[in-house]
This record gives sequence, C-alpha cells and structure tokens, in this order.
Amino acid sequence: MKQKHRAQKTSTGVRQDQIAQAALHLLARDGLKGLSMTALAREVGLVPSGFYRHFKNKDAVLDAVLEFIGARLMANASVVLALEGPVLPRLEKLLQKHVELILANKAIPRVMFSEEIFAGRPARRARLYAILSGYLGTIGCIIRQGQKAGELRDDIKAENLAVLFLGLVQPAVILRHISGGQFDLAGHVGQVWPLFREALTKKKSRKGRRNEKFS
Amino acid sequence: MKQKHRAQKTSTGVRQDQIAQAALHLLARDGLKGLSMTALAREVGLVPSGFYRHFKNKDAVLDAVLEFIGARLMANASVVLALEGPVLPRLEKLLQKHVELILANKAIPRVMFSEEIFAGRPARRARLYAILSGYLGTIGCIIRQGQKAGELRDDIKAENLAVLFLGLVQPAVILRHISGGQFDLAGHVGQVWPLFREALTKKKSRKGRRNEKFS
DNA sequence: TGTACATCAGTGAACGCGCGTTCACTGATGTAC
DNA sequence: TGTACATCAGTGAACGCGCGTTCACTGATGTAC
Repeated sequence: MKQKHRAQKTSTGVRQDQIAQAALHLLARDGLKGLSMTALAREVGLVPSGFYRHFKNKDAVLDAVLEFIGARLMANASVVLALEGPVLPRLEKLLQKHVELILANKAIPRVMFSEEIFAGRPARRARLYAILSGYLGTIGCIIRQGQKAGELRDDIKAENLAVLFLGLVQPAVILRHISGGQFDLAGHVGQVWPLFREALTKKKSRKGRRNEKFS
Repeated sequence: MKQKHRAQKTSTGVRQDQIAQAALHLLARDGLKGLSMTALAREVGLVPSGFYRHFKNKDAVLDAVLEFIGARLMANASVVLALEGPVLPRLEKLLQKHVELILANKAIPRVMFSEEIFAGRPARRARLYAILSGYLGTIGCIIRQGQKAGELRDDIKAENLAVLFLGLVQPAVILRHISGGQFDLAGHVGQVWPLFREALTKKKSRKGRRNEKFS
C-alpha cells in the first residue's frame, strides 16, 4: 500500500511526541525487532525518510523511549516517597502503581529486559543502570524511613529489600510476557505481597541475624 | 584475517557439540546480536558456510541452546526434588545451585530475558514457557512437600511461592547484567534468603490470611 | 592388501533481503518590507 | 495588503552494509570386493 496523500505538515515538536508514542506502541506490540524505521514512520503517516526531519537517527528514538520509561518509574516512586503515614501502605501503593504501569505499557518490560537495546552501546547501558538505580534508590529510601521509624525490620539492608521488592513483580512480568498474557500478574502479586509485608514487619529483635550468610 | 589452513575434518556429532558450546560462549560474551554465523563458524575454526553441514540453520542452534539451558535448570531442580530431609535446606541448596549455574553460564539470563530469541517464533516461545513452567512446577512440588509436612506455611499457593523464589534471584541477575558484573549477586541472595526462609516457616495458624487481596 | 567408489566435511563465491540512512527536490508555511 | 524570500516538513529513489543462506566444487575418510 503506497502513500496516497502527502502527509500534513506538522511541527517537529508535535512529530517528536507522535513518534515517541508510536515507538512505545510498536515496542508493546512487536518488541524491539518490530521497531523499524518503516513501521515507525508509517505509524505516524510519514514516509520512512520523513522520520529524519525529527530525529537524528534510530538511536535517538530509543534514547527518548528510555527517558520516558525512566520518568514514569521515577514519578511513581517520588509520589510514594513524599506520602505521609506508615510505610507499609505506601509500599503497597507503589507496588500497585508499578503493576498498573507495566500492564498499561507493555513496552516497559520489553525494553528493560531486552539486552538488545543496549548491546554495544555502553552509554545507553550506563543510562539504563542509572535509571534502575534511581528507582531502586528511592524505594530504598522509603524502606529506610520505615526502618528508622521502627516499623520495619532493620537487620536486612534497605537496598536488598528494594531489589526484593522488584522481585515480587519481575519474574511474574516475564512469565506473563512469555505466556502471551496468560499468567495472572495481579493475582500473583496479591499472593506474595502479604508474605513480603509480614516478613518486613519488625519483630522483637533477636541477636545474630545480621551476620547470617548465604554460603 | 583469512582462513590459513583447511579445517580438520571432524564428524558431525562432535561439530554439533562444538557449535553449541561456541554458541553459549558467544551469547555470554556478546549477547544474541553477537551470535552471527560468521562468529559461530570462526569460533570452531570453520568457514561460515561450513556451519550448514552440521545444523539446518541458525534457528536450529538457538533451539539447541534453549534445550541445553532447560536441561541444566531441570537437572538442578530434579536433584533437589529427590533429596531427603527437611525442605528449607533443600530449597537453599537449589538456590545456591541456581546462582552457581547462572554465574557459570551468563548465556542463561541473556537467553531467558531476551525476547528477541522468540520474537516471531511462536513455537520457541511456547517451548521457553514450557521449560520455565517445568522448572517452576518442580520447585512448586518441593514447596508443596514442605507444606504437607507442616514445615512451611500453606496459606499461600505453592506456585506463587515458586515464582517468588525466582524473584529472590532474578532482579539481581538483571542488575548484575546491566551493571556489567558489578552488582553483588551472591551477596544479595545471602541477604534476602533468610527473610524468605523465615517468612515461609510455618507459624501458629491465624484465620483469614488466605483471602487477603492485593487491590 | 590394494583398488574403486561412495560418503561426508570443508571452501569460497555469490545471492537476496531487510533495514538504516542520505539526498536532491517539492511544496507549504511563516516572515520582512 | 501584497509580494519576495527564507524556512521547514514531506517525498521517493537510491545507497551501502551485514547477515543468513545456497551451491558447485574439492579433497579426505570410510567401505566393498
């Protein structure tokens, strides 16, 4: 199917947004290999070469997508960091937002878990690590608040708890992805969150747990 | 650098093993995009076209790699399933073997977490899901043994606990991967395993926990 | 044991395809006077 | 308000490159008699 009519002239600012959205849509539907210049341009009604009026090259779109994802993650974390009140309900809120974000944007796991996006681009790999570190760092801050307030056990490092927090969701996200949406993500989180919550709740302190080793 | 000498004639059986090993090595070093026919053939001392004496095509190698990974995972799970004694130490043993396996074969996470390996190949996607389901199913069996023996809490489904068991490791594996090996995988597991162990240990039963919902 | 033939692994040249990207040109929109 | 010019977005043809794959040929290894 050829281009029937010349696309309407549209300012670069608008086109950049359109293209970024189209990229997220294509990534969600077809994964990274579905993100070709042809598909991307067609999605916004342009001819492939038209793309280059608005982005320097394909890498620039991937960078934009990565920044978009990072911003969305950090937005969730920041909101919850700023909330008042006991920590556990706030963490539950963040968990819920995290699941919603991923269910609404299938592109997120596809980008985060696909190494092709940073294979051979050290700068992008570093950027991805920075984004993840920022997200985990903020979660760690929230957890540390709870530890200092005496709400959460403090014999396990907040950083590790933050990573484990991600672990409540992440394998399930991948299973959902591989199963083609069959795996019940929200149901899984509903099962394991109470376990995590209870395990984090501070008990009367015992000695020696801090030095426990995984051999 | 051109081929200096004609490669020594070697039987297809041996060559297939060599090629599979070379594929794992290349995947570990460079990821999926590093797995080109040229690189693969050179790795075993052949000219690219020589590869086709031993495999039908590139897909066949990817299938072989996937089966290899599946076999290694299931081997670990089966051993632990067959062990005698209380369940928690057996789970810890499996965790340890899992971490060792992944540290020794960086290709495993690269294949499991990279969607490019099954993008557009429904059969391979299904196979990957079957392998993961088999692994998780066996872990679930072990956990169910513990639940029936009254060692582990049984108010959370064994299947979800199995997925959470993976969650002890998986985000850390990805962080390790993205950070270029900096993230301390074994250290993380050492921190969170005790939490998981304690959380799973059966306490005096309370009512109503089973119906708890994640909203 | 030696000879003839079949089988089988290795080689290099060439292919086709997809994809990211470039470029000269077109025509619309905005601006200066 | 109208005219001249600059700017800017869209177009289609063409490119170069990498990569998976094919194919006819070579030469070594195994086998039958």
